[in-house]
Amino acid sequence: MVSKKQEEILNYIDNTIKRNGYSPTVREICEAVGLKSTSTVQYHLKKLIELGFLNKSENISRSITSRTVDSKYGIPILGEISAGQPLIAEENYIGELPYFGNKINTELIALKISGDSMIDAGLYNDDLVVIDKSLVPEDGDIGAFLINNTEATVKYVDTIANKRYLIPANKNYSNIEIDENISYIGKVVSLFRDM
Amino acid sequence: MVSKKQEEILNYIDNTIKRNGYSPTVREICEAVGLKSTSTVQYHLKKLIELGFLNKSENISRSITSRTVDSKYGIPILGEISAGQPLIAEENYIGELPYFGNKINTELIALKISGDSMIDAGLYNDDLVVIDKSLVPEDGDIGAFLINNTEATVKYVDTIANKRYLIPANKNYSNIEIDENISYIGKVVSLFRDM
DNA sequence: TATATTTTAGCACATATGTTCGATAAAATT
DNA sequence: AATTTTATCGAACATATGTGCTAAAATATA
Repeated sequence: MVSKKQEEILNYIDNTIKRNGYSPTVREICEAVGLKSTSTVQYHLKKLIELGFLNKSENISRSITSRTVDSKYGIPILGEISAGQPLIAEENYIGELPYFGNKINTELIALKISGDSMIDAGLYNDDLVVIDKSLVPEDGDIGAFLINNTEATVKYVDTIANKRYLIPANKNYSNIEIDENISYIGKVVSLFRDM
Repeated sequence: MVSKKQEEILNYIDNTIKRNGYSPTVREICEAVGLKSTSTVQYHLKKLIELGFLNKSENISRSITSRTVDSKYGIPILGEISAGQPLIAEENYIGELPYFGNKINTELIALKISGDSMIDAGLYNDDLVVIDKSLVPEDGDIGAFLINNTEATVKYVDTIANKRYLIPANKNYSNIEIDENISYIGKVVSLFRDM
């Protein structure tokens, strides 16, 4: 799919963006990867863009952006989920968590953990969990759920005697059976704690 | 110090970088902030660079980078600490954690937690902890320490009966008295977990 | 071996873009 | 009021940079 040369180009672009903060020109790439014609670079760039690795604006210098580097597209951090409001409503937005990691094409949001119901899973009060909305929480996963379209909660999911439950990781709390008032938001994929 | 116009320019640059992934040209700034001469923009850019808000390479298009946006300076993730090697030696480097947060001018590194000695503090095996080397771990803090100049460990620090100890957050492990073989690396300031 | 497909080169063109210089205007200081 | 500092303009210049076109070489495929 991606040729040796294309990978080389990709790496050079990534490293340049990381080092300089802006992308190289076609000619710079040309020289860096040992090609003698700018049009050869254009050829490879076109391929890499088609494959989704790169992006670029036409006729604009140094406009290459790379998927594999800094997607500095932050993950919206949501606070209280208001009833009725769509999940990513302005009202809920309380900040932004820079995206790190290499999951592309996923819908990520971050929620702040409130309470200690998941403390035995290492999720503490005020921790930020990153939720991938494109993943359905399976049995054994930690997922984010919306109760009565109002309250967001993070819990384990599992099936016990043919019924599915939200299961806290703290003996002081009890399981909640999943019914029509509970919908999933997504799967918890990472955690960030500021100390 | 920074004039209204300069602030306007700064904002425009920041927003453009955030939105497009690359900085605007002098002419684009010119139009965006309602100026009619590119040299006026140059004039302001020079000021903003002197003040440390911006950076740019000469004669290179779209090379403006902004301090206030994406510090894409990653935090080096260190694996095993080799004896004798300086802490940030290439050998130890196993990756990079994008910097998020607003602490500037600090020396940050990330270490991977190995084992369960801090599990009751919510630090799990394979978690990444970010360490600020410019902060000395005080009593009650979680700090990173170097034992015999070889092995890195993360523990609570505290003083018990006039002696200082590294204290695990797990009853199965015992306290370690701090002696001359133990030096601190820094204070643990945040945690990242991939699930 | 003949035929496609992929990769590379060379060159020329148009324009995007940073830079410089001199002049003018506005605001702040003396 | 005179002088300095700050901000703006206009125009011209040099070159940095994206793009298009054609052909050749290398590689894969039938």
